[in-house]
Amino acid sequence: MAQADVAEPTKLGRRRDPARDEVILEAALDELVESGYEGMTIDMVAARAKAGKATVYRRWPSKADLVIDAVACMKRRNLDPDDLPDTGTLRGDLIAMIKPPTIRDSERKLALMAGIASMLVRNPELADTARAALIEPRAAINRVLFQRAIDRGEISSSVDIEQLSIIGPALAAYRTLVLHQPVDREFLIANIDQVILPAAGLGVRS
Amino acid sequence: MAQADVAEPTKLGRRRDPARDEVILEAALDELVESGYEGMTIDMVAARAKAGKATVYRRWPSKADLVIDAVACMKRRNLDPDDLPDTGTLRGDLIAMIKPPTIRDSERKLALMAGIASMLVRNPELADTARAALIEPRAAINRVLFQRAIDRGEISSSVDIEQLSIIGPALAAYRTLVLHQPVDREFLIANIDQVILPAAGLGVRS
DNA sequence: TATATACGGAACTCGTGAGTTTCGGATATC
DNA sequence: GATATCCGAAACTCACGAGTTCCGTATATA
Repeated sequence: MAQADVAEPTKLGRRRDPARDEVILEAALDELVESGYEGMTIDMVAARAKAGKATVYRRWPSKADLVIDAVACMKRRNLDPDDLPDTGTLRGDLIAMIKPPTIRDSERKLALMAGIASMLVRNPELADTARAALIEPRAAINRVLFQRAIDRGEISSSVDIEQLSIIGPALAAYRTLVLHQPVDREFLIANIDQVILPAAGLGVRS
Repeated sequence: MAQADVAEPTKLGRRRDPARDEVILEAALDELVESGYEGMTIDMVAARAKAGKATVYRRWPSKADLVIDAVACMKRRNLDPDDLPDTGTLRGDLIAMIKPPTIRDSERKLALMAGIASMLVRNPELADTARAALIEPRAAINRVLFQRAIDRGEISSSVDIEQLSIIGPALAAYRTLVLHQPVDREFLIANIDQVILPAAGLGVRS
């Protein structure tokens, strides 16, 4: 979608190093997380990547294209929904997803979403990319967990999996971005026990 | 917090018209909703308010101060938590809150939040103002509704009111800003029946 | 009516960031 | 070793927006 590239030449010369792409995209992501779309400058991205500004523009035609590629490359970091630990219970599976690396990754994603939020309305391609790279992978994991619970007869097959899959991400995003409070283990467990499981029909009567 | 103002002079002249403040703040809000913080320009605000740029700067010392005042003035639009219709049941109270004007107001608030999202990290005063003017009033309403349900013995007094009050706003914000899907009556009722009421201990077993 | 002030509008300064160009040096291909 | 290409760095152009100043006009007070 971005890379301005060319037909294979017949001969000669030093080749463009694809590894630099990764470094630059990573620098762009750091800038987006720290400063947001409008706060990020190409000069700062280049400096952080120890690259020249011209090198950046040799690889992406504009700032918008660089940002789209940077957001898109977050997709590779997600774990495979077909390869999740199975604890035997829905609650166990949900709790098993709470790990410090996962929380940190989630915080980074949310800061990134906040940084590009005002662009999402005006740049549909960026909006689609962000959903595909940041939102959908986590929802896919939740869908698998809830489908398992249905398959093993733990919860009713009439629940709305799509709705259930979204509760956790929505509460975490709201707490971080709007309330500006930390998303820690305690908060996540409270969400599971007091909101998600009751919504799945596994109420723990008090 | 913003208004750059003065001691009372001894005599003379045309007075500054306070009604123009409202027009300018409203224009600023419209711009924030449509274009976000960085997309909004003082020229566009002035033009929309049919005012001169100098008039804007006569009343607010900077763009940041104007924006803070604009966000803050949204607080006046909220209905009083002490003056809510009482339908006699929690579900009835929650459903009664679903009205087209309320939905439209909520959409406007969310678009405003998206527009200033990237600023919230870097401008704590704006962040506090936004929470007080946009988030807290709605949470206050929900707290009243859940407290009533506790008082009438409809739900357990051991529920976490703060957590319950946040579920609705969080799901609506996520659906609008992240998923980019419409928040309509059907969606809100599904949230109430399948998430909020179960979390309150009022499960409707299927 | 005289005067001080606020007004809308326009011209202005000034800083900043996107995108371009240039250049000396490094490096892989031939 | 000759050459074509990529590199980092820096200087450059250009557009745009924040904030200021000025001016002719309108209006409320005295």
